Amino acid sequence: MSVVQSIRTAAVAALKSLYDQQVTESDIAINITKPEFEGEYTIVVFSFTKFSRQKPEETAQRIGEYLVSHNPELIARFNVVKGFLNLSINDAYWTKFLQTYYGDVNIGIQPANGKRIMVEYSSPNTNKPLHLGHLRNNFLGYSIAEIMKANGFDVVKANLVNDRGIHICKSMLAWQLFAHGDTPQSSGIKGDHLVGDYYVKFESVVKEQAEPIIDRVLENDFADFDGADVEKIGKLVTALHKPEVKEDKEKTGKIMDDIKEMSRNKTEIMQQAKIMLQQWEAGNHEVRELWATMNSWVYEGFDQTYKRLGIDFDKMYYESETYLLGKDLVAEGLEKGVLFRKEDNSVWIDLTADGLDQKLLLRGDGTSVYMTQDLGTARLKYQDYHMDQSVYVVADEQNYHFKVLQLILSKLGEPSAPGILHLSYGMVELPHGRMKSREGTVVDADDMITEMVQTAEEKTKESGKNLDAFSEDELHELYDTVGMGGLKFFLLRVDPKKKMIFDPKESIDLHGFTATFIQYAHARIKSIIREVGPVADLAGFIYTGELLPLEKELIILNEQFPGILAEAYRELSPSVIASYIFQLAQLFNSFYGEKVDGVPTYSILRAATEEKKKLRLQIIMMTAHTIAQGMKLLGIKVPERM
RNA sequence: GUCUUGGUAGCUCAGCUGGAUAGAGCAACUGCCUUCUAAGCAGUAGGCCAUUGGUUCGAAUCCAAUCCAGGACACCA
Repeated sequence: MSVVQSIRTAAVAALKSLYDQQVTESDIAINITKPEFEGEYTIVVFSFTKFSRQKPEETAQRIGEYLVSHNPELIARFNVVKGFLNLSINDAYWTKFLQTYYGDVNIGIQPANGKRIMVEYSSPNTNKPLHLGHLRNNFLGYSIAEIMKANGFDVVKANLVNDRGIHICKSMLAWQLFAHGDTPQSSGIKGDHLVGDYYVKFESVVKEQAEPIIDRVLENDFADFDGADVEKIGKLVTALHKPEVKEDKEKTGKIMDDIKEMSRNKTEIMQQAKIMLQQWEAGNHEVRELWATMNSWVYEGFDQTYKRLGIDFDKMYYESETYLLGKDLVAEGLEKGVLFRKEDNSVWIDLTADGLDQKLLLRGDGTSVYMTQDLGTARLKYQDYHMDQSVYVVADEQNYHFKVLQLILSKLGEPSAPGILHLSYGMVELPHGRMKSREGTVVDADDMITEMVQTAEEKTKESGKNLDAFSEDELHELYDTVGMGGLKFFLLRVDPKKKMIFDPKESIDLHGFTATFIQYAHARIKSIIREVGPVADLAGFIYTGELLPLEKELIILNEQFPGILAEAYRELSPSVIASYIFQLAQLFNSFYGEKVDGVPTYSILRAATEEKKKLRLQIIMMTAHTIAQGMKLLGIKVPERM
């Protein structure tokens, strides 16, 4: 039981006994005592004055006296400032805690709770390589899955690969037209990048081909369009010439975007891509063959990147295998009367009663849309794993989609519905704004990784450390640990819910609130432990003297780790752990560096007594374990030395 | 237009189930390597917590309105 929990229990008993009040534990506000006051934890008693019918000071005094006399093993002293009851925990409590846990490398890990959670993350498209945005998704998904495991859940990490659709056909077509048979092997280009290059090529051809069409449109020549499109594009052009639109740059831009989009759709190459998609859906052998080949290139590339990122999956889903699944659900929904069919044969669900719109589930031609696929996949996942919760790590631009997904699933009576949880995270932006592929500002994931590891190498060499003791392999591992750690920490240290600014200059920094800082603290501890060597009787040792301030603070902070772990799960936020571990590393560094008149206060090797040496060893060992454990939950390695 | 998220130091972010004088890191400025790794430590400076009102013994935190910024509201995924 945690200290805070023990205090709560004791306080509830005190209130019952003193005032005959049954207060729930969660109603007791316990804070960490401000450094300027004596004590470690503080009970805020203002709210108790309602039933104590005494001044806050008197109330606090009475509770304090009760707590000390009834819980002497826990609380040694107290002092009262206004309505704040500051408690000093017994040093013996801390040293006992230390003795129990200092050697526990699984500190904070909870036993299995019998619940299963699926975490779907990464979910890439196979038409281009991963970029910075995917990195946040991947790190977040991996970390949250690890955090859930540590909290006792049985976690299934899933990856739903978007391996079919018009975007894939674009890459395929451009490859057919322009690649002259190039392969990753022949070109020496990583598979996902090669395919991505042809996607870019496709887009540039579209742009080229669309220009004359747009020119004609702007001269009121709509010969490129047919059917209802003629009227639609005509309206857009008319709107463009309205005086109130002419003055409004934003409106003009929007209309021009629509015109461009329609024109792009009429280009020859786009038409070809659409034909290819139809051929794919019809199972055309040649198209399927090409598709399989190019996807295999991409997977090879992704596998390499995933490996470097250190992330993994228990289950792969492929959209090519799941995109038809939702249709059964739609049929059942029609039968149940939850869905309805319109004149054009399209199928809809009416969510207006829930404050939302009508939502399309099947097109008039019977083909499914994004939502239909997700409905089907949700059922499939549930059939496969019967999980209690199904988490989707997806950017916040899809908040509406997941709200609707869950609502429809529950209206269809799907057992998976209550467990749907959208872990919505903010987009990654650059200092100048959002990444835009059209403007070429997308930061490539592989480039990013390479740059971080390179920076780690440069900084290590610049540091002037003696690297002779490291083998070549060890050095490379260190660069990787520091570089990748830096990247992961930078993306995980901010609250996932919030959008974040990614400043490349800041991201390669190795000082301050960074993984490197924490890794360094860990390496320092390990270095001391190596230096000291084995110590007799450490396991059975309990320090009985008085604790110095930073000795005590370190134990206290370590003791909070399980609570932090639970909070990280509750908030679905690895950043909680990142902040905590940083704070712990900071505190250790102060402990390590404090000197009075040039003499280190907390020296381990040269501790004044053997008892102090053992105490401090226990403290730093526990600290190293907590740091390593916390970093592991973020997917970050810690070095033994650096 | 409707819904939604955010606005805290020059910059990037904590703090938000209401509690004591609002915290880190970066950047700036001072000091500290003959003693366990200076990728470090100690310190200085930097704030009308977007604005206005309300609830309360007490508000950065809760409520309302306003301003500013992002996102969503597709027979795209």
